[in-house]
Amino acid sequence: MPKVCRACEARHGGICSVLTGSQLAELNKHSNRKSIDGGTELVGQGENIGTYSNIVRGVVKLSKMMADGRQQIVGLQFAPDFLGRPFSHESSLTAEAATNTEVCAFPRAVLERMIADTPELEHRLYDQSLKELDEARDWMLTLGRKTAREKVASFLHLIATHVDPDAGDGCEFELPLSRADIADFLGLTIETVSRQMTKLRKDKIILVENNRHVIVPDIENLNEAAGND
Amino acid sequence: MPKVCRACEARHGGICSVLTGSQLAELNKHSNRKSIDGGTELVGQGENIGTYSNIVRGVVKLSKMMADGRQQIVGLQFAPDFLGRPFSHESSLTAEAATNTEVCAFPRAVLERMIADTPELEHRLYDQSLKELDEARDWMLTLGRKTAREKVASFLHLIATHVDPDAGDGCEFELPLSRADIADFLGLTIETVSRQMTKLRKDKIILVENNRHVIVPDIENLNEAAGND
DNA sequence: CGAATTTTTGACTTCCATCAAGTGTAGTGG
DNA sequence: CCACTACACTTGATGGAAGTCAAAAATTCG
Repeated sequence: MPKVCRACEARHGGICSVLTGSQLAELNKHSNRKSIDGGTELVGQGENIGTYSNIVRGVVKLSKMMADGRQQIVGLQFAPDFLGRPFSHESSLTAEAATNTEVCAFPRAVLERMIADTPELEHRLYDQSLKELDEARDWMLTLGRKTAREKVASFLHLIATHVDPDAGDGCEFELPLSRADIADFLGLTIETVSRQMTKLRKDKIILVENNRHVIVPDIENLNEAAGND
Repeated sequence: MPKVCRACEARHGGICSVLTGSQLAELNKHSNRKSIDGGTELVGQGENIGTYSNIVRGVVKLSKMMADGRQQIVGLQFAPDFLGRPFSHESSLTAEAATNTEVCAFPRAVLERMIADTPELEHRLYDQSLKELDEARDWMLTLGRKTAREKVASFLHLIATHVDPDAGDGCEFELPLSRADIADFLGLTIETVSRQMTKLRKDKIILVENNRHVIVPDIENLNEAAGND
């Protein structure tokens, strides 16, 4: 097994976990680790897709933009997620690093060949896409039917559960997104996000330090504010 | 090949198109055709999933409901789509027939066994889930960032392109959803949907007869009203 | 036909967007 | 170290798009 893979997150929870040693070596021969600053675009909407990646560290936002500039974030991906849309050569969305990010990139052709003769790999990818579909549909409920307050609480709850999946009742984290990004994720404006954060703060549901650092004393209160039964 | 399969839509565009004759026969032995009236629930949110189905005729809506009754339709499925969430034994959403519908149902275990030793079948299912994911993300942009007018136009455009994929500039169809369902799909109220339909009618973008029958003289005008490019 | 349901229309309200200052919070260089 | 700028975020005042409540009109169905 290649030594870069040994401590790699994708080797554990990611798609590489289903590959054999020789497949890992083969993929590794063509793969390429990159560090990416927050704000950098990885793939543009409508662009040709030449490479797929695994997210090794950081958070990537997937977004769609309308002709007049209105924007919607349609998904967040965390390490060790696979990044790409197999079997489509043109991207229907933009992928941009939200935080400083590290990815492991490999050419499309190499992976697609490997998919073709490794059912377990395709199964693993299918599994991720089903997970993403569940998440997208959950978010559709949030976008379509929740109030601004519930939307902001839902976002904080999402981050809280992703950063620290097995926390007890309380938890604490850095927001990976700016207010502008949060607004684009929730279908709101920056101002509304800010106002609702302030209200949640006043209601003691969260504590905020330095704008980006959030403390949740009781995750169940946050879940309730998010409108989840 | 079983004779019910011969003229079946699922045998052509659906998942059955990748099965061999003997696999079709095997699946058919356990499968069960059903006619379902519009409005009937197929699977409930939180219910155990015992069967998967192919939609042979009609339209099925997938929806999520909050504890206080707020509802969001998160997807529409048309024949010959596959209906089900493989590898999860509990449904996170409700599936309900929108129109009178015909499905071909088979036990979960039979299909899962067949998936396990037929990579082509899993590939076909993966492909549908990628398509659904693309659609869900398109819809997130609609829900989060479009105006009521654009939402209603987007919905009409969606139905128009599904009912008659290769129409020229004009087309004509029956709406498979009531105003209440359209509202739940668009994250609006019934009244707002109705008002926007009236406005689109006054702007000559659509003609409506008997509430459900819609004529689109020029699909490009509708596409523009939907805010697409 | 008449009852029930769905859809439309109207009057009014509310929530969130918009516009506009104001308040931090880095980062730079004198 | 302190101006100075640049940027991100917050707060306030106002307006408008969509929601709510209520009733009328159209359509479906027994």
